[in-house]
Amino acid sequence: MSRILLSTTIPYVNARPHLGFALELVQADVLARHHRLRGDEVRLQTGTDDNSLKNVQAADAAGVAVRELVDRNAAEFARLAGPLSLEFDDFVRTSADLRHRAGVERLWRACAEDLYRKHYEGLYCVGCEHFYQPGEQCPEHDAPLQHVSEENWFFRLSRYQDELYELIASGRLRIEPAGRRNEVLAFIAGGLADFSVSRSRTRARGWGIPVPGDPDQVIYVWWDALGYYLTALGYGDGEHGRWWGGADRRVHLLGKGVLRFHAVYWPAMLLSAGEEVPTDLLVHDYLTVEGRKISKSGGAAVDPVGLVSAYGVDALRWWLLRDVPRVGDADFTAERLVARHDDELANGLGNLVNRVAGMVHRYRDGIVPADRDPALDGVRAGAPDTVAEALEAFDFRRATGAVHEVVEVANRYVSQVKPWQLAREGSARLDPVLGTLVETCREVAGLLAPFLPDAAVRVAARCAGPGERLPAPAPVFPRLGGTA
RNA sequence: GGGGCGGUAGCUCAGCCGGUUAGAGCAGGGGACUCAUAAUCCCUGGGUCGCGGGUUCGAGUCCCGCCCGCCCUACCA
Repeated sequence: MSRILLSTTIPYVNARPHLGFALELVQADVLARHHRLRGDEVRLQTGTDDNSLKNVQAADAAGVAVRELVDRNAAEFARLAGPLSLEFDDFVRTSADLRHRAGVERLWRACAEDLYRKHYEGLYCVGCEHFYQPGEQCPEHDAPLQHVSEENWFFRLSRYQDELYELIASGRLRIEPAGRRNEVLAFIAGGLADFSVSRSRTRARGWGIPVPGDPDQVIYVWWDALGYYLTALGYGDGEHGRWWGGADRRVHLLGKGVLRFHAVYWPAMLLSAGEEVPTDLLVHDYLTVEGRKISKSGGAAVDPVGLVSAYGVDALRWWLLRDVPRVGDADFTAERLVARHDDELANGLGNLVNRVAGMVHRYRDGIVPADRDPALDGVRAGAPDTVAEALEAFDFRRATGAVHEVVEVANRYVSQVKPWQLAREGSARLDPVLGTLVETCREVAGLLAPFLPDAAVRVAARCAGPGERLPAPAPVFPRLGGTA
């Protein structure tokens, strides 16, 4: 048994949650449930990045107070847990949690010897909070660039270059998939420059956490947001040891767009503060919707809660886990979601459970026989290991595929042994066949638990033990599409 | 401009250190069965493995160049 700390990134809350973030939440939830079921000590944390300037801009655009917009949207993210059947242990809001602010301040002080003030000058686009080179124009905003000249705090990232490289190259900090690790190594090898970790209070619009001892500066939002991994654990009070340094695995899930912050800046900050670095960074790619990029500020966006009410949480989770490749963006369409659900859950697993129940009722008055047939022993024994291996490799497709494989083998088995024929012949083989099928369905329910917790409960409810009475047959997964 | 990752059957994708006739699922076509949610099971896959060269006895699988998509990154006017 080991102690595992799992975390998602915290999204900024300038808009309501979209499907893309649901992917990360569900992946994290699956890993957490998987490890809990194996007896590991697990903690899964998520939250929201309230202090991003984007939130201020969104509030301006909407004509509401920042506090109001942030509170409202953050609540939407927290509420995702219900519809998506997520089970997280903690939800941190960077603007509302006292422990967060205290922790960020402490982290700042812990890194004090790597922080220094430097004068900085540049052309700044307020729209995207980014500096540009002279002569450049912001590709996204028409507004003229502002000349900014101010003194900021900088972090001495440069001195950690070799240590970071070694950490990642050696695998002590594992980055998955491997392509992402290479990307980071190439970046580090290219040389690391110190980066700015504060901005003037005015430029930050007074929103954010002030630099300790320098109230005219606000801590850079990335410093703030990354700190959440530590602050949620009680870093501000020095109570984080059990779950940070004390964990066997510190696993961050993140999207490809924020890889550098997690693979370079964050570990460097931790080294500076004298803390352990993460053990695993699991990087996912993005979702598109009907071929279009998902964006918070317009364009295609799909509401995960809406999808759940339309298709159910099992169908949505199954699609996210089953259809999204380990590498590469995946395109979401309702058609694909329905197809996966109907083919594998309704016609595959649901029908299996239902036909087995039907036969037990028809031939054995609903009482589950106690006899066994070893025919399915092979797949059944192999599936848990395959699932564990696949999840270790961050391959949700292969993991769910292993579960589905058991269903397919069981369905094939039914048509091979033809229980209806055995019944007609009054064969003694009928009992072991039916007993084994019911038992296999129960095992599938168990295998399914980390992926589709709701469905797992429903399936389990239809599988009684030997000698017990089975509920009357009824579809566990009603088809979503029309008749095939 | 540099770097990375993709480009494999209609669709979604597997193919590790190069090696027998290039695979799976879905869709499509044919058949069987009847326990079941018009479900299940069996049979059916001749695709220039993006393009062009090269290395090799032999290359989706390695090397070079190019094209397309995506990502990261860059003081080139």
